[in-house]
Amino acid sequence: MEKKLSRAEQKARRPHEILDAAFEEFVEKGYAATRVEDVGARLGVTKGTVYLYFPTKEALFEATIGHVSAPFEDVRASIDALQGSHSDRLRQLLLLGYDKLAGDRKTRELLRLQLAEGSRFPNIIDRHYGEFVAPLLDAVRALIEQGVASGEFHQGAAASMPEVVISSAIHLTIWKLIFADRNPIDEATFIEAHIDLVLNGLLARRR
Amino acid sequence: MEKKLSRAEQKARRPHEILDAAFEEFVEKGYAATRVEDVGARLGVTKGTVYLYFPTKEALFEATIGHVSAPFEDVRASIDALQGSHSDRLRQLLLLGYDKLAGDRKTRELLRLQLAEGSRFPNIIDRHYGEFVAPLLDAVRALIEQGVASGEFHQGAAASMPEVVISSAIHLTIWKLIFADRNPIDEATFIEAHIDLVLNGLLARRR
DNA sequence: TATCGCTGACTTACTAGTTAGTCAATGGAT
DNA sequence: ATCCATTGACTAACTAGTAAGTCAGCGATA
Repeated sequence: MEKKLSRAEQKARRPHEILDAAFEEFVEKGYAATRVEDVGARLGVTKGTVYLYFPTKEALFEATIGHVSAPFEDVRASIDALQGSHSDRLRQLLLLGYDKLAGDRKTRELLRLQLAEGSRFPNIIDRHYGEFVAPLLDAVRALIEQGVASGEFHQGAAASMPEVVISSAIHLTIWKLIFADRNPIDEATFIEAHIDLVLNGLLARRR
Repeated sequence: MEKKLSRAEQKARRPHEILDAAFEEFVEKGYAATRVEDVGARLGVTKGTVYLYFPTKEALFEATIGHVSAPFEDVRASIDALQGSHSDRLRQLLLLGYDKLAGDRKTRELLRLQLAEGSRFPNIIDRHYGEFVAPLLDAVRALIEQGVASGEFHQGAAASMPEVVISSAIHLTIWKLIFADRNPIDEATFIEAHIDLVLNGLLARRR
């Protein structure tokens, strides 16, 4: 039990603690229904303390979104490091996507907050698009174009629209957000089916 | 200008008018931030009038969700009426899905409300699953199974997971909800790419 | 004129944001 | 090592504003 934190240490931790608590509250109640006092209460601290670190509830919300969006910077590097045939790399890319998006509760709930509050906080949408969505789509597009150039992938409409290749990962994320544990899906089977569909399609192969 | 409505006619219309107005307000502001007074104001009527028809704000919200979910009953019939090869019918089914889900603003915004408020109104989720999601998935699954049985579709993991076949429609819907008109997608190309991917996959066909 | 859909002022309850005051940690002096 | 003046993170009680829900009365309709 390390109840012994110096003042400086405690002060340095506060903003992080507050943002973590705020994220949980905003996820659970939404922006409007969240009370700043309840955010503080999660830390055993009063509303006044929260207002020492964040000037308004809006600023707290935007900082909270930035706080959980931060750990995305490594995704781009992971994508460039993939090895193997284009099919292999695409498979790995999709698995990575499931891990970071559908598999990570914080990322999932971030998507919920974007949908729920995005129209009132447009800048969180724009930031997320520039920092996460656009680079990811560019990486998928580049990978598919390489596969087409090498002859491994066929030249079809799907090759120019990377969204349709990754969209099942979005679907699973939304499913988990809406149904939580009420209508669970077998995720391993789902992911396998997705990869099978992306690579092979539905039509029987002629020989 | 038909300002001449009898009292009985006006009274019969009121609940519908209120629900239409409430839907717009809830979509724009979310449940918590919506003011009952503003719902009334859309009709040029005061808060008191709204409370003559709905006992609480919560009841108004649940009735609003039920109001916009209502017109789904015909979807099932449309699916059963499809004609042609299994590929043709699947294509028509997907086009129908885009039309009813991504293409219809009310349905799209209903999805947003489910995501945003579902955790505080669980029954709207359960109703929607039973009345819309489950029947749709069953129809897609049945169609794919018939295609596999006939030899037109190959027997793969995707055949048992109808979600991965329709998920691009969900993706486009989410995209439109989040980015509205800031990052528009060419929808015709998107849908074409989706159908191409579902039928052919990415791998080049051997000859 | 009797009815009744509607009004709008009112009550009640709640919350964002403020600020004067508290007290425990700190660190220099002895 | 001990004392103690100072700091500053935090609190608690406050203001000001807002919104849900109520109801006595109004006035157009039939």
